[in-house]
Amino acid sequence: MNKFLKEFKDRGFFYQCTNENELSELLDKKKIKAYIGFDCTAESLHVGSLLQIMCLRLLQKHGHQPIVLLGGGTTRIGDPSGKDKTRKILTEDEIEKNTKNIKNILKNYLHSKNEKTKPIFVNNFTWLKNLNYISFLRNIGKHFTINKMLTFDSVKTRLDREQSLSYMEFNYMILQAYDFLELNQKENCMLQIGGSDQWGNIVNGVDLIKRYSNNQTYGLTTPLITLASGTKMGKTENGAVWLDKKFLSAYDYWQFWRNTDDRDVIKFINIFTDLNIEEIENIKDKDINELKILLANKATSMLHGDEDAQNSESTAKEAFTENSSGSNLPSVKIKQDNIKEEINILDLIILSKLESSKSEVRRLIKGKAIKINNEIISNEKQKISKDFFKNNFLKLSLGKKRHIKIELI
RNA sequence: GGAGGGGUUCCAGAGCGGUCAAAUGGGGCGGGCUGUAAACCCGUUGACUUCGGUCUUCGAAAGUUCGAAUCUUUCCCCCUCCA
Repeated sequence: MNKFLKEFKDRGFFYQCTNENELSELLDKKKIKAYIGFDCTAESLHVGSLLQIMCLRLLQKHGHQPIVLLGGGTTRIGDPSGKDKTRKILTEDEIEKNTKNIKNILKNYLHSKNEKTKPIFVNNFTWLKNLNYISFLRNIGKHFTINKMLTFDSVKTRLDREQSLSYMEFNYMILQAYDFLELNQKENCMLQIGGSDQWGNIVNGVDLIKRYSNNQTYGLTTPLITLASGTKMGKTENGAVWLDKKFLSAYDYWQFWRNTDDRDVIKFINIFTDLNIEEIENIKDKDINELKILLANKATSMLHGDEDAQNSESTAKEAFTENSSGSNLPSVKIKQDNIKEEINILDLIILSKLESSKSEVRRLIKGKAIKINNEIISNEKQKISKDFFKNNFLKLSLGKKRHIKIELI
């Protein structure tokens, strides 16, 4: 089997392929261009897309050239796959903004030094916006039968559940198929990769290209990553796990990986780090918590850089070691004026912005969750005077996982 | 266009004149056990509070009533069936 495909499989990226043997031969024979499309509905990318991104990196590693398709056009329509409701329609401005932001994140992950493997960024809005309805129907539409389209899961589930599917969304799969055709014609792109929910859309593209130009292209899908606990991956207390400093700090990102379920650790190391398979084989019996730290470091440094990964690790060490002074903890600055001689514990926590509701803080105090300098605060009327600050620093802990230091300025 | 069904707190989903800040489940949060895991157990889950209470919520607005998530009217939105 082709080396790329083999690694793709060994690492757990593989779900389905349109014609595996042929694709394997093709990949042996030459370096190709392959594309993955990214939806621009959200303002940024989150870990749900990371598997796809790792596919792009794997392509690069094996000398193939990834094409990143930003769905600036198709996002205007909305992919019905896996959705039980029509999504809200975004404004043009929002989509433009999202597209830019998402592109920047992807740039982070892909290296572009090598001319032959550097990513090609395209936005399907550039060609979709100019389509002429009549000629599109004549040239492209004639290759699709409604009979077939109705059998696709994305359509079928909607109809089965008697949920409405607008004509607009119904067209989505045709547009995605057309994207592939466009990339095949202009860039000689031979392969589309996507999540398993994209199978129908991808097959449509391969079919369309075959009918339209008689070219043979291929489709490859990745499995939906579920956690051992059975849920979809990618949530923390603050919501989605964003691949973006603006929405999720490096430390929180590191924590997300650090808290991986035992049963998922090896799987995640395979998928979400660049460690060689042989290396993974060697370390896989190490202490499970060591492995989690390794995973967290690798994943974080890939996105945020080595320094942030290192800092996150030391911050975590501080945070989870009892009686630490917390010098590495994230700090919140508070002006002297706010405190005067002393301040109520409730107000202090609100000022620190760790919580926004006093009721919530009261609840935490009742639950023995609030600590100052490692001492449990059990009275919500506790006054915090300047004596609590050592060298103008005070360590504040909410529960076991949230620790900060407050600095008086 | 006609006939029905529906919009409830993060989600699902009860409630159908006072005992409703609203059952139950999920999720979240906190505590316990541990390993910052899983499983399990317990508590909690609108805001503010001098802990007595006070204020704002059940699609939107107006109304009936001592009193409305619950009744009436209008409006907006969603779904199903028929044309």
